Amino acid sequence: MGIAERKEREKEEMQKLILETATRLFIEKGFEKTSMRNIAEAIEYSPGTIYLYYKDKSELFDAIHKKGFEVFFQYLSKVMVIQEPMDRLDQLGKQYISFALENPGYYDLMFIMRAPMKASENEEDWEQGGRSHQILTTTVADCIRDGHFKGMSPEVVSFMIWSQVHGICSMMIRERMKFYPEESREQLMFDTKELFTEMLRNF
Amino acid sequence: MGIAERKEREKEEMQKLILETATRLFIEKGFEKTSMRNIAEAIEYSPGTIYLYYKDKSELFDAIHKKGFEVFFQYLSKVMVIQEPMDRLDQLGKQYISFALENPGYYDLMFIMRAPMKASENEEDWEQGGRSHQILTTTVADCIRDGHFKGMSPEVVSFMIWSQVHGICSMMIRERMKFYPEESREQLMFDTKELFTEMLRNF
DNA sequence: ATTATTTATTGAACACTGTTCAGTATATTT
DNA sequence: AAATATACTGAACAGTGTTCAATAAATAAT
Repeated sequence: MGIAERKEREKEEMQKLILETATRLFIEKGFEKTSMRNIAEAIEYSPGTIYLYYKDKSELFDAIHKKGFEVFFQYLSKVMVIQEPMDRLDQLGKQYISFALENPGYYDLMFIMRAPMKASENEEDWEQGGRSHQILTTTVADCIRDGHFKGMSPEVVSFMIWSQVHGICSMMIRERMKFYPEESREQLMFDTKELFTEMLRNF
Repeated sequence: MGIAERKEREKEEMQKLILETATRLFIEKGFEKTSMRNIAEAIEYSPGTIYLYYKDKSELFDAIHKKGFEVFFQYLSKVMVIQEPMDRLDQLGKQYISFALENPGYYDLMFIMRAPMKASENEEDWEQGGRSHQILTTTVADCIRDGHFKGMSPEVVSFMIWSQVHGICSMMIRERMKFYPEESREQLMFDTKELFTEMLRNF
């Protein structure tokens, strides 16, 4: 009978509705400032209903976190068509910063925000994150095979690159760029990435 | 008469007691998870009393923020005795990371945490922060005078360096170093700074 | 078509949060 | 000793995440 399937569908749609609404609100107002009651009100259901679809607020956090990494991976994976490793690395940085600027809510949630008490340590949930990380490490490995980064530890090089772009993005997102005029901040971010890559090339 | 002075003294001591207790709790449990009632309980006064000494929680945030920058400035200013600019820059990075590792609570509050709603935009409050920033910019300027960073914008170079160390520290503090074994994380942070400085020297 | 059963939803309740303020207790001055 | 000024309290308000008995709706059985 089709009733069970329809119910299944309705359940999924409800879950999706909650997730999309929660994501929108989290991105608009931030995770902490979005209450379960706010989400309930937005979907026109009572607060208790959300708990029938998501165990608690941190499960909602996890779901958004996961979705964010899917989008993130799409940004990064675009560079895989680039053959020359150093060029690929450069574009990887550009894509990273673009993701952060175009999805600041996701970026904050994924890379800056302190995860709520019982955020999933589930290995599987980090799969997409691990894949993104792998794009970086393999690209660095390719650069080394091409004769770059002579005598340097691949691990340290990877971490340095990652820290660099993360530093740039988190400064912007958490508003620690007050020393620089607002209208030139985004440009400064890309210029910095450019300069950094230029330095990397000469090694 | 001495009564007014004694009262003044008592008032200052109470303010200090609140600030120290709040700082301890914020560093122990985090800003969001420390309630005004928690602080009140710790000092064995009623919640209302705190509001006689600090307008609200964000004024408490400001006070700790300010104190943090004083400590931070002390860390950084130690390098000013180093004559050679590139050496000074290198030690500046080391001091920066040391501050973050030895005062993670302060670091989080100062450089990562989203300031509560009405955090002071007071220019004067940023004085210490500005002075710390100046240590970096003048050191970079000195490096340029010594022939380093040829053809590069001092602004971009400064921002790159700052982003690099901030990236390293915030990754650690906000627990995004899960890809690296715990016991070697601190070493990786310093190794990365080392490698970065080494690259800078060759320009 | 009516009744029984399962499923979905509600909203009050609990323990917490930051903040305010009338009332009380203490200390100082008269 | 009485009057005044200062310091402190703790109940109250509106908010938070979360739970759960009661209710409503949908489906299955008769």
